[in-house]
Amino acid sequence: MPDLTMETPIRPLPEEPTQASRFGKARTAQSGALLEDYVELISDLLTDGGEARPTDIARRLGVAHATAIKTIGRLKREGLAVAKPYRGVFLTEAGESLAARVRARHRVVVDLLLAVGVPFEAAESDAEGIEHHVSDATLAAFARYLARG
Amino acid sequence: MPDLTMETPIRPLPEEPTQASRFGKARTAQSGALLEDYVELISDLLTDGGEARPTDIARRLGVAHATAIKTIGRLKREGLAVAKPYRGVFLTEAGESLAARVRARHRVVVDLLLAVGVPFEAAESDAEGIEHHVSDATLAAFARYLARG
DNA sequence: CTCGGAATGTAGCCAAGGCTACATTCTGTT
DNA sequence: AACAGAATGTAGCCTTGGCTACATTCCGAG
Repeated sequence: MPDLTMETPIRPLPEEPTQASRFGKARTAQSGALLEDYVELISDLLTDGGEARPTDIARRLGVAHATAIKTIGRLKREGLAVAKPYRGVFLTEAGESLAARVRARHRVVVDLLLAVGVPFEAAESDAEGIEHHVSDATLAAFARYLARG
Repeated sequence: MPDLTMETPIRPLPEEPTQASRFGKARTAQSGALLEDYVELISDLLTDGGEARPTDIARRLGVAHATAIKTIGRLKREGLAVAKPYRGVFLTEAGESLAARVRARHRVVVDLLLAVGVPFEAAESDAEGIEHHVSDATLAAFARYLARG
């Protein structure tokens, strides 16, 4: 599991074991995607509602509550979240900062899609999957493109 | 497992069980990604080399040969490939047509990335992950954008 | 023709992410 | 205060996609 708690860029992945092709990269990057989604969502729920309850998280992600709770456990293990039984979920410093970076990236991806003419619905929907595969170089290019207008 | 053998668009996914949000969609789409990669690669190997051997596939995908062989088994179960022991892998009609669609989509995604200023290396690399999350609507928008120049 | 190394295949293990079923705790209404 | 129903948590199972270790088959040099 990549160490998602790092600062700086959004993709703090450890080196690929060897010369694994670009396929391997895409696959490895996939690992952190779920955690990123959870952290982003929890941050959203906390911001506009004050609390993040497992049931809400599960409903929003379209999974069973048990699945959400299990993943929240992983979040805790990874040092991204804290939660006492029956008391809701909160983010650590690391979790907050990851959430911020994920959110920023999400916005750039959606804006880029819209800018090239993707319909709003599709842009929002596809961005959710795409964003986890956007490298820093690509993200920077997107930002430049948007800045140019 | 989505039925990847269908014709028409590139995303022949069965309906989501309920109102699962866009997160769920992204997750579900993920299922077929690996098979798409395999089929695309096998098609490539067959085209410029005449044969697709498990070891080559494994090396190109950066996985152990056992993993490749296991996945080839899935390809067979899904009706996308055929293979007799020690005789290499071949694609069925369905496999070929999926490969063609995947390849076409890959090209559009890479071209779009390049068009907005993503460096070549990053474009090729990120496209591998991104392409599996590009809906038909988004793909069409990409094509339009590229056509406009 | 045979024999050794490479390729292929099999078995069994692991973690992630999903589920259902069941147990426990909380909480809002009476 | 008590209880019913909702929320939360636990247990156990499944599939995917990885891996290593071992077994088998193929094939090219001698």
